[in-house]
Amino acid sequence: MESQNAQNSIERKSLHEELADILREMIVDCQLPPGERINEKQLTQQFGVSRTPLREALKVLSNEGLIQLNVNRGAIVAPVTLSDLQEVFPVLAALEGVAGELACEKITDEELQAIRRAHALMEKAYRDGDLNTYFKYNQDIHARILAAADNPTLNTHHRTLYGRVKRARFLANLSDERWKSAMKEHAEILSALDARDGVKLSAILRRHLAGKLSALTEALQETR
Amino acid sequence: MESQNAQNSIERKSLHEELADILREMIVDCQLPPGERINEKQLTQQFGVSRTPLREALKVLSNEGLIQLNVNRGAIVAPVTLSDLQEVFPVLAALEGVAGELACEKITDEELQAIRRAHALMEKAYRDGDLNTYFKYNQDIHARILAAADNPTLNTHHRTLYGRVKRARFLANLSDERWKSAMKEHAEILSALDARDGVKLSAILRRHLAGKLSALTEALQETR
DNA sequence: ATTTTAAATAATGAATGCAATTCTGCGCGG
DNA sequence: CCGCGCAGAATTGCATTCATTATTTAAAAT
Repeated sequence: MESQNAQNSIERKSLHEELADILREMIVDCQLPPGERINEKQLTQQFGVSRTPLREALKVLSNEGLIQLNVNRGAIVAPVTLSDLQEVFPVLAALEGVAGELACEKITDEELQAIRRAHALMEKAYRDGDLNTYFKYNQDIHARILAAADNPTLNTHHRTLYGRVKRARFLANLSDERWKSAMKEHAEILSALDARDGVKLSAILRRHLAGKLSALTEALQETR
Repeated sequence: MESQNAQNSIERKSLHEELADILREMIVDCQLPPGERINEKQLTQQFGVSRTPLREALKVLSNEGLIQLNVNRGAIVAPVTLSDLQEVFPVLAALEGVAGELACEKITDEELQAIRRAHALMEKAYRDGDLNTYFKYNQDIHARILAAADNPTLNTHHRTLYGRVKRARFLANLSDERWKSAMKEHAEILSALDARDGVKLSAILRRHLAGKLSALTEALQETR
């Protein structure tokens, strides 16, 4: 599942970096829900650190768009708005698109095999109607394509942007028809990968993400 | 020329943000050359601030890939390596590609007119053999396409990545033939914009950036 | 003379302190 | 009843201080 982030004790991590990692995950998982006030003192006590490294981490997260810093007024977890999603998705799609192209050039048989396995498990989850498991393997596949592209910069930017929209899945549930067409698209993704057809894969991925966005848009406007 | 960054006293900027802006510019302009050691004390004296906000700014710049932080060993301005360029350019191309698509949907006649003017000035600089002016208007055009795309997230990510590769222009000089074909591509860019043909513009821009990269690669390998 | 080791010096990482701003709650007046 | 103002508390932004880790310098040993 997790493939990047492989720096095992060769180089230490500074405190602010660890804090940023922890907070990033908490935000993306909605443990810190969008809009939530961030209290420095509370967090320093929770993590047993002083304010300095925590604040450094907050600056970084703000730069990534995960929190909003207001001078003299503290920080809040960045809200997830529809316009936010509409802003981020096209960029994310472009990144996944190029990831697909690069992946087709570079992917190894082992990596492809791993994706096939994840795809099979995802299909099973779909048949079982197990949304969480589906989501897990879905994300896994996308992460593996990114990893196969073997471009740390691409990976980093993708992760940042994905962090901003991943939280949207808590806001609206997937319609049956959207789920179905997503599965269909994933079948195409796999076959394009199989054929190492980068142009095709890129196009599918971009369409796939556009589909995700319009499904989210629709769902969010309904709940409003 | 400068279009973004318009926050006039409505919301103050914190010190670390100002410092990050200043340092970012210094790095991108090679006033702080790649590989240069960053001495905190010296910078605090230079800017008349304490270490705290400076260090916050450094964390942010590190997150952007403009400097390298080594725990307990300070920071250096990130070097510009060939592999760095090869890593960044495909991502940059993808972003400019989607910027082109969005720009074709949204661009106003005024914005297009401004690009035409910049294009004309760039052509003049080309005929005059004035590389600096050429570079200025070239960058201006790309910035205007980004601005026309009207997507702050896209803009931010593009700026970050561009900051990492802009410095490469100090490393290798443009060959005549590359310059010529870049001009040709720019003519195509303008005509695609004119026709509001997003798909075409996207393709040209991606090819344009790929051309830039291969020219840089070639030039850098020669000087090596 | 070259390498090793030890002391001193400098630089960084993180905690603490202080001033300034914002938030809160309560009394007062309209 | 609601808005207004003000004192106190809380919170933040930045500076300073302390502790730890690198780096340099110089002496000692081979």
